[in-house]
Amino acid sequence: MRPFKHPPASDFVLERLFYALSDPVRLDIVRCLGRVTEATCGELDGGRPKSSMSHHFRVLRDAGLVRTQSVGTTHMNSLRLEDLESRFPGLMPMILAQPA
Amino acid sequence: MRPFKHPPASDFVLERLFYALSDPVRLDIVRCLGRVTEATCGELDGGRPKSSMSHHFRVLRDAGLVRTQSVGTTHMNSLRLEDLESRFPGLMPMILAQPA
DNA sequence: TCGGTTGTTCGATACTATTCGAACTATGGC
DNA sequence: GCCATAGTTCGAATAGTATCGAACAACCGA
Repeated sequence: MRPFKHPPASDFVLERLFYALSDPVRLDIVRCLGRVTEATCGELDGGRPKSSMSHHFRVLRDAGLVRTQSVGTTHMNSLRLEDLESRFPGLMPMILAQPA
Repeated sequence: MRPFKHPPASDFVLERLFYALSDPVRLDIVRCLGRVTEATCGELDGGRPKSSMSHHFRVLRDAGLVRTQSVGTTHMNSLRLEDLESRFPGLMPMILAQPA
């Protein structure tokens, strides 16, 4: 539960980003975070088991899409929009502009 | 070997695009096609077996990234840049702007 | 300190994808 | 027609991934 490791923007790999985004559950998390700016893991599970969500958040973190910080007993997640924009300009705006 | 089915742009699904792009071999094919505009399957295998390449081209076609046309005994491939830009503006320019 | 809440880790299972050889199909040239 | 070339399809082996329950860890409040 202690600090997660978030890769620096310089380590982002396009294939890994695409892989992380290729799962419907994870793409949904990203789109939600795009709307609400930040949210806990619990707020983003769609009734799914915690262990499943924990897995997906880890994939998103490892790819560099999401930053997670401990806040009390919860984990607050947000998109790493600035870092992502600096490495792959236009990617996140394109995704967040999509309707669904 | 006769005409392949290419999904209309309206059927493109973002997850499927990301999935297709999450494989290093396929992302490489896409980047090559971005440089040379069009190429046959044989010109893009990196010494890999034909059956493997055929698989990857099919994934790229099914996702809507690549169009394949029979030209003589060969299959000519090209990116569906206009269709992709109409559905997901900025995606392909971002990918093709990447160095590697 | 004892619960209660939040999320992680572990382990098992089921599914999906990648890879490649071998057999097959289609086309063009001789 | 026959052969060579370009790719596809099939089948099998391998590897990777998703999913979820159960056990665990961290934190807060009473």
